[in-house]
Amino acid sequence: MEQLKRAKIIDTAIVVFRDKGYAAASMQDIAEACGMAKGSIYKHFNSKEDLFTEAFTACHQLLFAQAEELDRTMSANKLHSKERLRSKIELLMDYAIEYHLFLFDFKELPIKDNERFREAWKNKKATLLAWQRDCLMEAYGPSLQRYIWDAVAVFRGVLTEYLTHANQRTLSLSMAELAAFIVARLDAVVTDLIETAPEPVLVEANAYFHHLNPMDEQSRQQVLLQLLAGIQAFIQGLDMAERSKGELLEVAGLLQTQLEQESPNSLLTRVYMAYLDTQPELRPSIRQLKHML
Amino acid sequence: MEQLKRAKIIDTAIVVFRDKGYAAASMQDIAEACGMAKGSIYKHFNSKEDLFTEAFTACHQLLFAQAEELDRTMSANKLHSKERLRSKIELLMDYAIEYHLFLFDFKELPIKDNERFREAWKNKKATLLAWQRDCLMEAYGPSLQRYIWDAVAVFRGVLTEYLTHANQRTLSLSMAELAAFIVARLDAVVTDLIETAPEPVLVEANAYFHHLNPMDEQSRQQVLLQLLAGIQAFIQGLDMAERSKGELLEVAGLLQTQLEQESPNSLLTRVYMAYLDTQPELRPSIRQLKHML
DNA sequence: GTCTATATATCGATAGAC
DNA sequence: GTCTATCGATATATAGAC
Repeated sequence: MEQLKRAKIIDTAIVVFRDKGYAAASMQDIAEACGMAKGSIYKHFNSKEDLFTEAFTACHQLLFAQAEELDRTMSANKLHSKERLRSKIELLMDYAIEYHLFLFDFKELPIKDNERFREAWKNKKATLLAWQRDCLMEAYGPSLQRYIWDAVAVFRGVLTEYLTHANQRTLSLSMAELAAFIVARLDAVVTDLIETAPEPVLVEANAYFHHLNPMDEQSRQQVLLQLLAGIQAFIQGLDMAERSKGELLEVAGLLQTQLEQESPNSLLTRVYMAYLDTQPELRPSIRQLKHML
Repeated sequence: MEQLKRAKIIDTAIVVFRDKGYAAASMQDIAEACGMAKGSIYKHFNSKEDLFTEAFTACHQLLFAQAEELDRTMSANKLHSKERLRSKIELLMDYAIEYHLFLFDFKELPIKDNERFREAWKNKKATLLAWQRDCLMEAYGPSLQRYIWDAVAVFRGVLTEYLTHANQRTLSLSMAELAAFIVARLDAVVTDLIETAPEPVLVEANAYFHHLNPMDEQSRQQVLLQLLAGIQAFIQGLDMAERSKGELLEVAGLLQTQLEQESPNSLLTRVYMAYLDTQPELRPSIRQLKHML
């Protein structure tokens, strides 16, 4: 009985949060929608943040339950792999249209620093990524292995963009047709990736484990140094006086020695970057570096 | 002198909003960052919402100014069309990394219903879409005409997804390299679209009309009325008391007469929609209507 | 015009009666 | 467990001295 009431509050909260957003939805609103008093909600949930987190989790569990069921029915029917992919995309789209607040990334969310919520969020995002990875791997086979995370990225991006249009009801297509269109575009990208064989941009560690665990200090340092190495190579290729170029490389080298240390001197790091920043061609890369620090 | 102080406040506000988000950034924070008292800010801006709107606008003007300058320098250098595209994407990426709060779509924003802000937002989104359309048309030529909005959608989606990774500090590529990667993927999609010649999903009116293009005012109204007609048919099919149904239809009729006018009464339109919104089955459709207005 | 001090409102959370 | 009533904190916005 108590569990039933809990579930009812969560179901109501999902709808209210979905329609008004986190900040605009007050506990008063949710209580009224439940036909209860605000104080009663707090007997079941310790805080608004907890309630949102649980609503968020419950909403995702619904999606994955549906996905598993779809998988079972399709295994029975022995559909073509591309048709299976299309069906799964359609499922994801239907879900995303109904609960898009919970699916897309949060930006302006007051509780994005809440420990428990972040945990739930990362968990769900990792599960979603893994599911999408499996869908694509199943559809395209092991030849996609090397580019799987780039393919997932392209797929996710394209899907999200079209869903935005669908959400604005500016599309006259059904989700089934739209899913087929997206699969066809994805085919082109995957074929091209495998044929032209460029260097992948995303690798396992980048795309995936970041959502399970925050990047550890060591791999973070490694990414920083890789970027700096790119900047140094870029300086080498610049068309300018050898002397100025030498100075830039010298400062870049100093910056490198700082970043290689366990705890770099913050002031010196900023000083070196400020100097490199005076070279207009380097500004974007330096800003990127700053962003990572 | 007064204009200078105003500009200083806006510049400061851009940084504070960018770093803390809208809700978490208080007027106190902005005032302190300006070295002024909170009350003084209100001599220049009537509200926090106004200030945010102006900061948002100023930030985008910066982007478009840079884009125009890039266009001029590149016209002088006579670069290859693909290289021009790559440069523009790189510019957009650099900007997006620095001000991504202002570039990506807002979801959880307390002022997303603010009239003036929505106006500014639509305006800037329309300008951005037009710019991206022009970039792609210039790069791929008139053979892309039929698929231009689908190409823009794929481009935007892929760009956003990779920028998310870049924002999470998990990429060691420079933006220049990333831009080149995206252009290569876009090439594959565009080539495939033109070769296989499927039916386009997005057409001019879909992709563009609701982002404030005065030329499309008429077709915008038409789509609105189409949606309303669908809602009226939906009400007819509802399983409920005839009397309530009649009332809903009556209000829907009133809404229709408003929307048929050249400049509908904003308040009345909202009042009618608010009433229809009380009927749970109509909520999704009413949300669509609100989106389109 | 700029500051200090304050009014006003909202909302999350809690206490206590039943 | 549910309700009513209220606290406490925060933040927008304003009033009034200088």
